Amino acid sequence: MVFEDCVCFRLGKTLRRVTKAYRQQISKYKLTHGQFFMMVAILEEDGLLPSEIAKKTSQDRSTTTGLLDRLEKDGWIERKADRADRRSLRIFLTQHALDHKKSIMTLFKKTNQKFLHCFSQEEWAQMQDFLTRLDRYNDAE
Amino acid sequence: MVFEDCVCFRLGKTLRRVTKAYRQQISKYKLTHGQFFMMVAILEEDGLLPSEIAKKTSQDRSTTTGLLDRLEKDGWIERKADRADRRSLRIFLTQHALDHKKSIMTLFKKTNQKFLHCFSQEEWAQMQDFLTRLDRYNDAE
DNA sequence: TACAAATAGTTTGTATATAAACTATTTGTA
DNA sequence: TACAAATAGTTTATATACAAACTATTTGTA
Repeated sequence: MVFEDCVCFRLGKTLRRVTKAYRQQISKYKLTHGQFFMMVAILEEDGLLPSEIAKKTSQDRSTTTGLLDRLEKDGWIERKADRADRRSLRIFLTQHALDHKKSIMTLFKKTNQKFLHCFSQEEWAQMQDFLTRLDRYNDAE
Repeated sequence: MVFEDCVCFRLGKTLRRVTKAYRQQISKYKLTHGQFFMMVAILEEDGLLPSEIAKKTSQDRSTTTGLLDRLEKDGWIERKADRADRRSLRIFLTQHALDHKKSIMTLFKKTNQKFLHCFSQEEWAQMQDFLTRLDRYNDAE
C-alpha cells in the first residue's frame, strides 16, 4: 500500500486513533484532549502568559486563544491583566480548577500509562528519539 | 517537563510539525495535506466508493465527505452514481487529475523521502512497528 | 524625543476531525 | 411479502489547527 511508508500519513493515522482512545479515558471531565493538555500545562504552572502556554504545549498562538476561551467559558481559568506589560495577560486557575488539580494530574498520568504499556522503557526512549529527530528536522526547515 | 513522556502529546506535536513542513513541500498544487493524500489514494485506484476511500485513508466517513467536496469543487474528481447500488457513489478522476497523475505521485514519493532521511531502513521499520502497536492497542479498545 | 520595528494577543477565514442524527436504499429474516 | 436492521453517504454542531491581518503596547534607535 502506497501510504505504508509515508511518515506524515502514518503519524496522522496513529494520532487519530490514540486521540480517540484518549478522549474516552478523559471523558469524565468533559474536556477535549486539547483542553485537557492545556489544563495540565496550567495546573503545573499557574500565572503563565498565553504565549508561554502556546510554547509549552507546542500550539499556535491563535489555537491557544481558542482553547483558553473555552477553558475560561467553562470556569477552569481566568485571564488577568499583567501589571508590568499592558499587552500581556496572565492565566490563573479558578478555585474549581484547583479543587480538581490532584485528580486531573492523576488521570493524566494514569491514562498515559495505558499507552506506554505498548513499549518497554528502551523502546519508548527509542520512539522519543525518533519523534525528536522529526521535530528537529522540521525546525531546520 | 510533564509532556515529555506523554504518548498522545508527543505524537501530536511531531505531527503538527511534520504536517507544516509537508504543506510547504506540496504547496505547488494548492492542495492541503489531507486533500493531497486523498488524491494519491484515488490516483492509485479510480472508481472507489467514498467508504472505501475513507477506509484506505483511515479517515472518518464524514471527514471524507468534506475532503471529496473540496476535491470535486476544485475539479480533481467527480462523483458518479453506482449502477448496482443506488445508495453508493463512485469517485472518478477528472481529465485534469489524470493529466497531473505522474507529477503528483512523484511529488508524493519525493516529499516523503525527505522525512525518511531521518531514519535508517532498520530504524524506520522499528518506527513503523511502534506506530502499528499503538494502532492495534486502540483497535482493541 | 520621535517613530519604525517588534511583540502580545485576538480575529477572520478556511480546513481537518469527529460524534450524532438524518435520508435513502438494500439486506436479512420471520 | 413485510418490515426491522443494516448500510452508504450526508448534514449539523463543535473543536482543533493555522495563515494572515489586525489592535494595542513596548522596545530599539537615530
